[in-house]
Order: sequence, then structure tokens, then C-alpha cells
Amino acid sequence: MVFVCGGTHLESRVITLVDLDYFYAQVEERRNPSFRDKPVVVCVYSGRTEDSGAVSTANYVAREFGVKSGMPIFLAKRKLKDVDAVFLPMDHAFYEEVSDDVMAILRGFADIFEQVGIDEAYLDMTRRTSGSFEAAYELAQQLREEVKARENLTCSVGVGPNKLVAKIAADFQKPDGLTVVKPERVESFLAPLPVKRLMGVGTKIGKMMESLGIETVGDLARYDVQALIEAFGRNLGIYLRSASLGIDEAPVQERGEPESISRISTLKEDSRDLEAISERIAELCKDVHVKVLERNVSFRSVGLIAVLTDMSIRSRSKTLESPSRDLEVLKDIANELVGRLLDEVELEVRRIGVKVSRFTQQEKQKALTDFIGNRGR
DNA sequence: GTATGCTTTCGGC
DNA sequence: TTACGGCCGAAAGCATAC
Repeated sequence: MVFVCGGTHLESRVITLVDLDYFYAQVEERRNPSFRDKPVVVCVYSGRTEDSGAVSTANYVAREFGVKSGMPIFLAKRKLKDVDAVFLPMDHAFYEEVSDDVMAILRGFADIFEQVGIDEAYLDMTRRTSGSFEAAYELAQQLREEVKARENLTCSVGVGPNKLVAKIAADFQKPDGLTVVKPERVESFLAPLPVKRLMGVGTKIGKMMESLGIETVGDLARYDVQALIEAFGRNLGIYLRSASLGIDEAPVQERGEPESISRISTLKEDSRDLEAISERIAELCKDVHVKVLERNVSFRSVGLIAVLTDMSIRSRSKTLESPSRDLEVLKDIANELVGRLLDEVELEVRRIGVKVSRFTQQEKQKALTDFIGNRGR
């Protein structure tokens, strides 16, 4: 049943979000099934001291003990004191391989496929379901079974008329859940949920809302638009209103290669010593440069990121007159930027990072580029 | 007023 | 309330151009 008006379908889109459950930790469980009934905590160790670093992902057993993503490792250890828990360092390359295998399966279920990060993807299923949410439910179940059978991994899936609803639906039942929200159920589905479930409502905005007496998405939907704009500014105010009603027109769009490449690392100790920082910067530049060459691109922008003693973040960046892929150029500019940053900031530096972006592809026919030069690229 | 470019910060995973 | 990684894209803020 398809209604057409000037070539435009009036009926709803069918959008699915697939979210691999506690991904890194689940992959580690798959690799070593004896971990399955224990708390598993996958960590990023900074190398500064024995336990410095943060928790990347924890399985649900660990979460029962209060372990969460982003938590300092030592605190996770304190919460799991006297418990037979597993702490593991990230094995990013391996997770990437597993992710690629899963994404290849998911892609087969989508008209349009958009991977978001390593463990999430949006699938536009409108065409293959002819707009039917019943058909989407069946496809989603099939997808979950296939990921389980072929990759031995569980995921949580949400289906809705747009990305916003699909995302919140996927969050509704986890892990290993499936939630379908038909268009006519969107408002009643969202209304009782806490506003924090909306993207863009974090601690800061959440606090402001609390003071306005807004606790649920339903409260938000009923709130006067003008008052929202006054409190949160025009852009956010209007976004919040439409989000509360489950309105979102953002298309599912295939993503290309990342638009930036960066490396950041923690210094052995906080410092303002240009020499020590430059040494680390040289290493980071080298890593970034390898990735640039692998992708066969040049960059037109170089950025520097510093995390200071108080954990605040500062960045500086510079646009090149013409694109470059030269390691020396990268290092020189990164050092120039760190010099500038140290001039403008008093605190010591805890972590330092290098980023390149605004890529241009190299021409295959070198003779032609030599002739024309690099203008406009 | 609108579009575009550049830099910096914010926040999700 | 404080501990603390390494990424990424989006948004914000500002300047300039049309």
C-alpha cells in the first residue's frame, strides 16, 4: 500500500538501529567463554601508573557492581574488590575485525546503511518492508538470529519511523532486545521516558530542565515553545520541541571514510616542558602520518589537542595554504601550535594529541597535477 | 540577510 | 564530589564575502 503524491511517499519511513551489546566486553566473552559469568571490564590503560586509565566497556555482570563506561580503573577495581573479575586491555584491532564481520551481515538487511561508530548502525528498511512495521519486526528478528548464529553476538534493536525513535527504542530493552514503535505510537512511547534519553540532553541541560519542572519527554512536549527557546536558545529550543514529539527528518546516509585522523596520549607526568612534549608529539605525528599514507590522502588542516592538569581541554588548529602529506610539515606545525598554546595557557599539560583533517585525494595521473598545480585541491 | 570558511568546544561511544 | 582514555562528528562562535 503505497500512496504517491508528486513522487513523494506520504507513508512513514522504516528505520532500524542495531546496537551490539556491551560490545568490547562481549567480544572478549566470545573469545574466552569462561569469562561469561564473571565481571568483565575492558580498559584503556594510560601507562602513567599501574591502574591509571579508564573503563571503556563493562559487561552486565560488572555493571551490577556499579562499574560504568568512563569510570577510572582504580574505582572499578574498588567496586570489584574481593570479586573474581576480569580486567582486560583494549584490543582495538580485534574488535574492528569482528565489527566488520557483523556490519557486513547488517548491510544485507538494509536499503541504505549507515554505520555509526564501531558497534552501531542505522538501517533504512522502508523499501524492502514496503513501509510495514510488521515486516520490519520479522526482518529485525531474522537479523538478530543471523548475528547470533554467525558471529555468536547479541544486539539490541529498535525500529521506528526515524533515527531518533529507532535509537531510543533500541535503548528501551537491553541487552538482547527488540522494540518496535509504530508511527501512531511514537508520542505515547516517548512521553513517560526521562528527558535524559533524548540526544542532546546531558547533565547540564538535564539540570536546567529539572529546575523548569521538566522530567519526562511528555513534560517537554507540553512545555511552551517560546519558553524553551528563551531557556535554551533558538536552535536547541526548537530541536528539543520536535525531539519530544519524536520528529526527526535526518536521512540514513552511507558514511565514507572518517573526516579526520587523530592520535592522543597521556604524558608520563604533567608538564609544560616544550622539549618533553615535542618528543611525544613526534611519535603521535608519526602514527598519524602512517594512517594518512595508508589512506593515500593529503591534509589541509592540522590540529593540536591538549588535556590540562584540571582535565579541561584546549585545542589549536591551522589551515595549510596547500594540502600536504609530509611528516616534517606535520611535526613543524604541531610544534608551532603547542608553542602557541603554552603561551596562552598557564596550567600543565596532562595529555597531548595531534589531528589532521580536510583531506584531499591524490590524483592518479601525476603529469596532469604537475601541470595544473595544487590549486583548488 | 545568507552563505561559507575557520577555529574551538562539546558530548557520544 | 572526585577519580580519568582515545577516538570521532556535530555544534557553536566568530569573521568575511556576496
